Amino acid sequence: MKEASRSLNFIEHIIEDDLKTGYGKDQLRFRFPPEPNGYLHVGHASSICLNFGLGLRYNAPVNLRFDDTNPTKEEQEYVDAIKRDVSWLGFEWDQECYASDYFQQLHDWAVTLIENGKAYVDSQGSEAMAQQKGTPTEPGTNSPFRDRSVSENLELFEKMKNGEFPEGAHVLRAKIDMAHPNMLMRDPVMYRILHKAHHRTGTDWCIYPMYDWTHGESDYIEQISHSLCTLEFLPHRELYDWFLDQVVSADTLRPKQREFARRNLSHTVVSKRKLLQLVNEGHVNGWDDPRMPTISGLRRRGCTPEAIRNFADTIGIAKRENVVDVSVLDFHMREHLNKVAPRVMAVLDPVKLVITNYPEGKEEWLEAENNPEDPEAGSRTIPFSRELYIEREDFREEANRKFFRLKLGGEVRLKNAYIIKAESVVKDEKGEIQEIHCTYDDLSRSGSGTEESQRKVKGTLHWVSADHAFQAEVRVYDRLFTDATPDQHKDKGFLDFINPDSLQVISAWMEPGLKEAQPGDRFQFQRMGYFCVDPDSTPGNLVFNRTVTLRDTWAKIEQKEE
RNA sequence: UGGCCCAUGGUGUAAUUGGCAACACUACUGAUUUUGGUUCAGUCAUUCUAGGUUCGAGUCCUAGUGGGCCAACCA
Repeated sequence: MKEASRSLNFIEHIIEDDLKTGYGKDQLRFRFPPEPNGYLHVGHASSICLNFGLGLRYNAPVNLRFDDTNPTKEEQEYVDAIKRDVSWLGFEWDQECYASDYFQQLHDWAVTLIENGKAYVDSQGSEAMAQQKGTPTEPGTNSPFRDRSVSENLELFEKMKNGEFPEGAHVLRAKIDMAHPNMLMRDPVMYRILHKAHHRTGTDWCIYPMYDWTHGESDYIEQISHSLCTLEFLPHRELYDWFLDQVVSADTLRPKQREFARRNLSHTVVSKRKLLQLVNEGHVNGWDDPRMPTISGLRRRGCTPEAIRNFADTIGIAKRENVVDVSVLDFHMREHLNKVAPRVMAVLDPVKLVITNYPEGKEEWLEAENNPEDPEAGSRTIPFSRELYIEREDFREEANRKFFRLKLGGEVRLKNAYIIKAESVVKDEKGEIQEIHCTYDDLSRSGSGTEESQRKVKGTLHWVSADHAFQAEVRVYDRLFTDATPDQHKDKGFLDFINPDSLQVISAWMEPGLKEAQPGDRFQFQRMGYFCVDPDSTPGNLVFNRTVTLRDTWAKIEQKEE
């Protein structure tokens, strides 16, 4: 599919090196490890494309593993949404795994650690433990419970497991080094007591393993060769390796953790906490609101999986801080939609246009190309009549040379139809234009082959026939934030930058063929942008979401004039 | 005041591992166009700074500067 000449990212370099120094190609295995406590967003998409892309590149299996070790935050709803999103992106996982599947194994290994004097039960509160932890510049101090006997630790741990203690009474800690320069190595907690029902294991367990203890061991159980995560886990690598040292046997593959920088997108936030806040405080209408940078939001907005995958591919992966401009995502949406979206005509802000020399009551069905980029897309017919709607911004009583659209005394082509000339306007008492009266050249019909039809006129407008068009709701979305990096201001919170005009709901006029449109269908409204039928649509009441505008050179010219 | 990571056009990523700084986006020119879309051509860099090694440094070394991460019974 893609050219083989693409340069390698640093992760691929690592893998190539490993392949040269002993790894068998059949040993390669990856995983995507979401915590089911929220919806996936574009940042995750990068990680998904990285891991599954590696799987495709090396023909290696990729597991979908839910990191579900904290029953207080995780829910089945999120598991379902995550699976739907990964599938929608077009990837197939090898095994569907859950860290909770390994609770028994993890427990048994923990017992081994205790027996080997590598773990102990601490019976202090979290505050005392925090104090003993020290700081990045000062060493910590040992817990008074650090030297409990193996048998006492075993007994206590067993009782923790059996639910004989209240939450917070004890924890199991790895016995490493309270003076270690890496604070994560200062006797990290392996298990805490939680009397909570888990979405998969129910009430089987009263103790739940912590991330560090779980993740590497899960990778090991699944024989993941390369465990890729974001940069903030870099300091965890030492602990990841320490835990692995306790259980790995020589004849099995030892996973390695490598870290990359998470992708940040401009004009949005990509943090589950902040996204959850947007949802909970009603700034948007749910996780799949088309303004959300979630996969489900992008999908509902009309973005295609191809666009997201191409986006992820071109922004690449590296280790430095970054903010990718949304314009890159917009570009990929347009690039793909341009190839696949059928062209139709819809007038979003209508003004009536009357062709005074066109016979009253006459109607013509004109041929219109469905997609100039795709000859296979064929054509359709659209009705033309004496009274039409055109876009209000496409007409001015007077305008300078740069305005290619309709002005009094000026000519313009109606897309797929005739050349018309504006003659006069009818205004209401407020001076607002009610109707534009014009004449048409009946020899200029598009595709008729006449000399008149081949005349060059500067502007071409989209239109709908007033008698044949129908109205539909259009949700015009704009970016959710007015600032490129809303959550990186010292003095202001990200909510201060919410765009008050991120959603505008209007009623627009559609060409009649659109009545058949189904939720999820994507179109290009010619000269306006790409739109997608929203699932809120009902048979008699279609709703369209604006996915992205077309590039708008005119808007730039206009802006410069001001 | 400790440790670790990072630094290449406005943005993101490359550079055959020490050999003419490339690709994409954005912006701007121009051409084409029955979508001011698409397409095509072009323009936009003292590789953070200062030293050093070398015939040769974006790449290696040293120091500095700037940014990020690290003290949850979160992941």
